[in-house]
Amino acid sequence: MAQKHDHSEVIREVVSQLPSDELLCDLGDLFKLFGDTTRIKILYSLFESELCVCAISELLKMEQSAISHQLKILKDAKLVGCRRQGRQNIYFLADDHVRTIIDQGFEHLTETDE
Amino acid sequence: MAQKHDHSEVIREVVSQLPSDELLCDLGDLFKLFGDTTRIKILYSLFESELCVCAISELLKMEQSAISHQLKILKDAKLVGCRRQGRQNIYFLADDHVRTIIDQGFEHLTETDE
DNA sequence: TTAACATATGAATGTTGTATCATATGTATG
DNA sequence: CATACATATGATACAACATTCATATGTTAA
Repeated sequence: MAQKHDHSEVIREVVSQLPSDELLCDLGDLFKLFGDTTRIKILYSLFESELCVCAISELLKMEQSAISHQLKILKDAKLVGCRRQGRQNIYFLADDHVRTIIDQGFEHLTETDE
Repeated sequence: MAQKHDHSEVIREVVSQLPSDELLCDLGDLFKLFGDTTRIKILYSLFESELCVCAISELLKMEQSAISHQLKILKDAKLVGCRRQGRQNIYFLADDHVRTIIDQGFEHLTETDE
């Protein structure tokens, strides 16, 4: 027996337009990367200049270990790259898309002055 | 005593370019909203049509309560709006910026075919 | 006004994720 | 090669968050 309101039609149509579950998960995972203040700060810093771990650590006044862990996450996700220079590891933005996405969020905040 | 490598200059410059801590936190909080598969799915569904809680629940095959909780989060963040219609609550996208941000992430995924 | 429908919400639970601590690895320099 | 420097990493502890369950609130219809 059908309920009072039957949504099956709308549902079928919406479902047909929905991207695959895998893609939706990937999308969530991507945004999750930007959903942490520390990582946002790191990325923002890298907008200005490539930096070694030590510099980021001093810059954000956080433990070197915490920064290293976050950099690993960003590197695994290929949002940042890394090269050796002497005994330092220099990190840099791997992708200009990162800037675009963050800027987009920035605009949303300023425009809606939330 | 200075260490081998002194970063103070770069640091000072980067710091001067960094947005306020508050803004960076807000930015993180904003992206956090997109960093959950359920919420992404809800938002994506609302791209297609405004929907009542019940429909979203059926659509995503998730409990009504879980959907309600997530909708509350999205509503508090003003990403979706809501209106009464009979005994249903119809939710809809409150802001086209949402679409832009998600599309941006989508592009990143497809372009880098991560 | 009682019953069924639609949604919201508080509490509890389980999971995820971040920072810390301790320590290992890698590199340069004396 | 021993030491200091620079970073990475595993384990732990803790905090944040999502889902579930039970139930409350609100709405319509008989």
